[in-house]
Amino acid sequence: MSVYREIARDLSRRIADGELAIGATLPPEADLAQSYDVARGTIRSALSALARAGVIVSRRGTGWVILSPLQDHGFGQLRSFAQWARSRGMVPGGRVVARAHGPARREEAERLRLERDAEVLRVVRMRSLDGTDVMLERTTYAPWVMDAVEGLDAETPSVTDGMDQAGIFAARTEHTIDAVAATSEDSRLLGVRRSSPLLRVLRVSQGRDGRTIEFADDRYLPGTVAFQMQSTMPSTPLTRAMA
Amino acid sequence: MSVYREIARDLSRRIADGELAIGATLPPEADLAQSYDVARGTIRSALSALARAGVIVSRRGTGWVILSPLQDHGFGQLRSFAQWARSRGMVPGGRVVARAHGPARREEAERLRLERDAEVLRVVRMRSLDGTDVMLERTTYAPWVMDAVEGLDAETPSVTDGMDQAGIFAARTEHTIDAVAATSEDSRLLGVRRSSPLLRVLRVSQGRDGRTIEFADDRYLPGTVAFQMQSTMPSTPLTRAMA
DNA sequence: GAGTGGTCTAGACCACCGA
DNA sequence: CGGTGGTCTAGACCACTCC
Repeated sequence: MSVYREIARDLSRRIADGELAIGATLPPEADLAQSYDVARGTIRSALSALARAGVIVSRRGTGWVILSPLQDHGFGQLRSFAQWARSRGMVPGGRVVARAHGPARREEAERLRLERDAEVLRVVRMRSLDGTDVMLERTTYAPWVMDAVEGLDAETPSVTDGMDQAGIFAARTEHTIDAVAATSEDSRLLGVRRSSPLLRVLRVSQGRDGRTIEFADDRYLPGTVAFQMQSTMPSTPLTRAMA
Repeated sequence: MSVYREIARDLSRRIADGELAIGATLPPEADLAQSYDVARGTIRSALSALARAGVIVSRRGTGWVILSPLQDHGFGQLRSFAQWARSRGMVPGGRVVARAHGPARREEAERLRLERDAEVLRVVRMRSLDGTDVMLERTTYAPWVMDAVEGLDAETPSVTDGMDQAGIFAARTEHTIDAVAATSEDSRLLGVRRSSPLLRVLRVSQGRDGRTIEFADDRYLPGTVAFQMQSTMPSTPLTRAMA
């Protein structure tokens, strides 16, 4: 573990413990550097990490103000349904409802950045938390990951874990969130009335090499799941604090 | 403008122009430092800013991979309804539907971190884009900002701008997003059928000094508005889990 | 082994804030 | 004015990836 992360964690703990109160100001960077016996740049790396997490903000000329204790993983850290569920102490489940190959439709081709008519894999999964169905996931996979997906157990609780093992990681995911009325298929599978409200998340993931991995349409039952996130407004230094 | 920001902007432009292609690797940091004639730390500040924006990711031992051109403001930069609307070329509007004082209810007191029964101000506003009503906003303001809010024009398109002028800025905002069915009041004001789906965003904002400013329940008509955001997964320096 | 990013040091100067 | 964070330099060593 790097030094600046340990310092960030320590400061975070001291805030959570109440030793450093919300609304109070942290000691000056120079003092922190001295008390942790590191260079000021290392302190700034730690502070930047906390600022990015929304724990503190800085004011030039004044100091670092404590805003909140460290949140548990919000949407920004969202990696997969299963990991998110586990981080909240729930047991994720999943089963494949349908699976089929076919040529990419226009929207799929655009979002996956593929040629029109390229062969893609479509999978519909029902996802559950603690045994209760909460989300219907319709995913379209790019050709280069089809094999890895088809090798997965139909009931695997975590598709992402399985793909990790195949060396496929999402480095970046774009989310678009809105609300939709349940279609008749949605209502049948999720067990709600037609037209009842669902929270929809459209996802597009890219791997570390920039290639698109998948495009998904996730529909959540309301009341079971809510997304949390936070934005820290201006004044957070855009930079890491490398000195 | 600082040097690293100019470099970040320049790299961003070169990516948007296609000079640096998606999926390609940036020149090594040492080379960039030499070509921009700055220290490596300055280059890293620029790269970190781009990484935070989801434009690039790094792989130790390999290099910086280009993932996407710079997005225009997503949810992470979301500051206010009006600013968000304007950034998309739309004209924001707003009118006060109801306004009343009263003692804080339990949920309000908790979220605003106030004493129970503290006097708060509640305002219901209808927000519009290009003249069309799209969102119903129910806000509860903390006592210390009530005066500033009451001084605002009932039809001001941007509440945030008005509060800025009063010296009240949100340094951090927490968002919780889900889908709900329209209540009868919602349906009457928004002109939709009862129980039709609405996208709900619960917001809590804090000022630079850590005090809570407001707590809001925003309900959007679906189809008019969607939230976009992106998460950059692991390996972005300084993002990593600390707890 | 060579090349990459990740971390850290020890300085320096500047812009901004409040007394 | 003195103290704060914001930026920048010029080094150094390490961990990782790929050949």
